[in-house]
Order: sequence, then C-alpha cells, then structure tokens
Amino acid sequence: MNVLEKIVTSVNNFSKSERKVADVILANPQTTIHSSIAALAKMADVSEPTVNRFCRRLDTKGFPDFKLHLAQSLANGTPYVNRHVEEEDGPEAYTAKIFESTMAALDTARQRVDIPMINRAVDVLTQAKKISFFGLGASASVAHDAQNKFFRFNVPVVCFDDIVMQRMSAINSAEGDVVVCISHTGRTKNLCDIAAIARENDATVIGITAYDSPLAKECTLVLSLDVPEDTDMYMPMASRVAQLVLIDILATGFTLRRGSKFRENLKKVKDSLRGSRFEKKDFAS
Amino acid sequence: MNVLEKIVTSVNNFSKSERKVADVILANPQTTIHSSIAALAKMADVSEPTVNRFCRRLDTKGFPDFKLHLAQSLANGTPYVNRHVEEEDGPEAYTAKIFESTMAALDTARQRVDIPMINRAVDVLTQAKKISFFGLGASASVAHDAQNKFFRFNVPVVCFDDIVMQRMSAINSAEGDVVVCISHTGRTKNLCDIAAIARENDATVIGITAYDSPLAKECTLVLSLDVPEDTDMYMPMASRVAQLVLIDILATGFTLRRGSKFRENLKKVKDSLRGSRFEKKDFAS
DNA sequence: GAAGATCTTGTAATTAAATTACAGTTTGCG
DNA sequence: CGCAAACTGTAATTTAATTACAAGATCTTC
Repeated sequence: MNVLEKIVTSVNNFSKSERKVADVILANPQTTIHSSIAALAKMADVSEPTVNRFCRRLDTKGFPDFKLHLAQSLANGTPYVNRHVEEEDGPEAYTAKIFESTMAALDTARQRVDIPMINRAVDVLTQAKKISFFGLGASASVAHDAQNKFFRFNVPVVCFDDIVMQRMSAINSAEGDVVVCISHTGRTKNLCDIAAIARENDATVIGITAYDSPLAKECTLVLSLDVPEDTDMYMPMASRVAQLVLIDILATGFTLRRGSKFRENLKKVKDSLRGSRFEKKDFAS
Repeated sequence: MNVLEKIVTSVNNFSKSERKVADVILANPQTTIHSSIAALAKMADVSEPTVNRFCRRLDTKGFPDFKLHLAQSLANGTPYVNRHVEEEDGPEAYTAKIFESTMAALDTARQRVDIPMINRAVDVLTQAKKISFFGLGASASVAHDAQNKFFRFNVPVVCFDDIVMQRMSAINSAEGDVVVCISHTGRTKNLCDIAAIARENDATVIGITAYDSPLAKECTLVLSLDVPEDTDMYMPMASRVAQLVLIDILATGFTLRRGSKFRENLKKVKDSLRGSRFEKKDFAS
C-alpha cells in the first residue's frame, strides 16, 4: 500500500508526538522528501528519534527508506487524483483533468476488481451456446462494443439496445445461453426485468453493474467496478471507460482460454477487412 | 524529465567510470534505491566519489537526492509500461496487463493530444446546426456514445453505423453542419468517401483518426490520438478507450462553452430518467 | 487513590553514510 | 615528447541517522 494512504489509515495507532509528525508530513509531503530528519523533527516540534520511530512504525527501515517510499507514493499519486472540472477551466485544464480522472478511475477499478469472478465469467462465456449483450442509454454503446469484440470470435452473439427486442430475446433464451446486462447504476428497471426473465429461462446472467444494486440481485454472476463517478456533470464518463476495459479483459480471457488454434480465426477476420481499407503502401505511394 | 530516461539519453556525456555506474543502475534500478553509495560503488567497481559525481552530473544534489529521483521515476514508470498479454497468463496477469496498458495509452494520448485543435473542434461543435457522428465497426460504438452524450445537450445530433444511411446523411448535409468521422486507422474507404461527400456539401468535417491517414486528408479538422495499439490481438482496445475520452473532453468543452444556464438543461435530462429507475431509497427499504 | 508497570519521549553517544579535498594517473593535443 | 586538462581514487572531514539509556507520562490494579 501507498505510504501516504498508510499514514492516513493508521493515524489512530500513532502516539501524540507521532501524530504531530504525520500532520507535518501530510501537510508538506513534497518538502518532507527533501528534508533531513533534523529539519522534519524541528517542523513537527519533536525529537529526531521520534521521527525515526514514526518511520519504523510504517514498516520502513528508517528515515531514508521512508523518504524513498514517500517519494514513490508522491510520484504515483500526483497524476492520479480525481480532479473536477471547474467553470473557468480552459482547454488545457479540462483536457488534463479528464484524462487524469479517467486514469485514476481505471486505477481504482484495477485495484477493486474481483479476479476470481472475472475468471468465472470467462468460464461461462467460453461455454456459452449464445451470448447476448444488453445495455440501455450510455451502456448501450458498451454493449455494442462487446458485440463487436465477441463477434470476431465466431460465436453466436447478439446485442440489443431496444427494450422490446431485449425482452423477446430474453424470453427466448435457454440453458447454456449467457446474457450480459450492462448498467453503471444497476437501477434501470427495464434491465432488471430482462435479467429476471433471462434467469427464469435458465440462461446464465452476468451483470456488469454496481455490487449491491437491484440489477446485481437478479444476476447469476456480478462483475462490479465501483468506480467513483463524477456526478457533477450528469454523465457517465469514467465508469463507462472502466466497463469497456472490463469487456477487453473478458474478451482477452476468452481468447486465451480457447487456445492458439482459435486465435488464427481472429487473424482471418482481420484479414477479411482488408478489402475495405486503404493499404498502408497504397497510400504512401 | 524522468531520471532513468535522462541516464539513457546522456550516456554519451559520461566518462568511462560513470558509464559503469549507469550500467549497473539501469540493470538494477530497484536494487539501487535500497543501496548505499558504498554498495553501489562496489557493484560498479568504481570509487564512491565517482558515484557521487555521477549523481551530480544528472543535476541532483548528491547520492541521496539521486535515489529520491530514481525512486520517483520507477514509481511512475512501472505501472505505465505497455505490457503484452502472453499465452500462459492467468486471470490476474492479463487483467493487470490490460488495465496497465490502457492507462499507459491514455497517458501517451494525454501528452500528444493537440489542445488548440480540441479548442477549435469545440468551437465548431458549439456553433453547429446539426452534429453527425459516423463510425464503422469498433468505432461505431464510439459514435453511439458520442451521440448519447451530445443528445443530452439538446442539440440536433444523429449517429449512423450503416454506410447507406451515412451516405444519405452526408449528401443532405449543408453549411453549418458538423460531421464527426471516427476511425482509428483512418483507412476505411467508405468513411473517407463520407467525409469527402460531407465536405463537398459545405459541412465541417472533424476526423477522430490517425494524423496523416487518408481520412485525415478529407477532414477540415483532425483530432489525432496516436496511441500505440497492441496489434497482436487484432482488436482495437486502447485506441478506442482514448477515443471515448476524447469524446468526453469535447462534450465537457461543449458544456463549459455554453455556460452555466445551459447546464441546468443537463440536470433536466437526468431528472427525466428518474421514472425509469429504482430510487436508492426505494431499494434500501 | 496510590504503587507498580508500561509506554512515550527526549538527550547524548555512537555509528554509518556521504561529501570534500587532494593527489596520482590517464588521456588528448600541440 | 611534453604539457595541460580531465578522470579517478584515497583519505579526511562533515553530516546525517540510529542506538542506548534515562526521565517523564499514562495506565492499570489492588
């Protein structure tokens, strides 16, 4: 774990003097890494050995080692903060902020994602007779993307962003079919219904949605992402990117599971597109 | 600049002994940050002052300061490397790799993105009479997503993933209309045609595509992302995520440009969805 | 509520690490 | 070939960090 986070979480285990040290470090982390133990001790108004003990308590070898860890946390943490776009931001500012907060979201997603669950989802998908991707609104494009990916695997895959079609498809599903329902909040009533119907018809339902949501309750298997979304803008941004990456992961797991022979198929699909494209050499000449 | 990169680039300015030091550090950077100057000097088979001089040459205050910089470079670099998925990777491995390489791609995209061009694109979009998003294959889902976003702004927006519809729409476009063509490679013939047709009909054409591609040539304005794509898998993954983030940026720029009054509209759109959802409180009870 | 025990904190001594000063050696150039 | 500049190492010095120990605070138990 990040040293900075560690300081914050274990603030209760500190003694009075150690807390003084923690406060000073948290207030000026950048200064800390360029200070000597004496300077820091003075700033925190404690003795040098106290600072040293503080470092040891955080499982570092001593002050120099602590500074190293702190420097790494700082390097990692700085570009990852979830910064909000402000009214007066110029193009540089909001561009940087959106990139950074998306990256931050992916980072948290990476840390929180349930890998055994991904593995189970891949299991289920590889054995599916038919795969259906359902999403509404912003999640519809994620469903489309998933269809596009899995279509290349030469497995029966469908995708609907229309409630009626989704409903019909769900009713017609059978054992061995896999239905993937995508919704960030997991509170879209229609999609919950679809999941329930699919399950009643013995399909396996994978939910890419918030853990503990109504939709999650209807699913056989839930892949939760738990990305902190910037709700100020009223648009799902980072969450949907995380969903796409999750689709990438499932697709990758799928190909790996199917083995190398199967992957030749992918190349065939790609080659088949060639006719509709300008070749690189054509264009260069 | 990153210290590690700095070592690599300035390797020619080093003396013989200093190069020995550089080699050892580059070979075991992680070990270096936990070594004393004496240990490192021994490893490189040079004297301690030589190591110190080496550090100074890299614009650091001395060995401890150098270690700090190195630690930061390492922290920044490690999660950002573009790691390829291997045949024998398990779920943890490929999940981590895909997250990391996606983040790495976003990072390069962030660095390379042309901000004045984004600003011009936002200009054009805010003044558009009608906005059309066109994409084919994997880029179609990006176009859908863009439609979903801009639709909330209460501006006329359409999206087609069908060549015929795209063509008709392009033919019917007029001055003041904006057509956004999305393609990672920029070599899809059909889409190039669409761009050309739209331009002939006085529409402004924004290309979200590779700089220097056939499609780019047909556009009024090109937003290039230049994300290094892992072509081994034959699937656009990171590039498409970067495209989505770019859409987010354009949408954000759009709302900011329109001002706060306009943003109340967004809230209205969001509130209108409420009826179709389970409320949080409903579910909790 | 007081005595013992434990935990916390600081002072001073020690040790370890890094830096500087200086001198010997090598290398390049006229 | 010889001078000068740059490179490198040894040894001394300085600086920083750690340890050992003792004094003080806090907590427990009778």
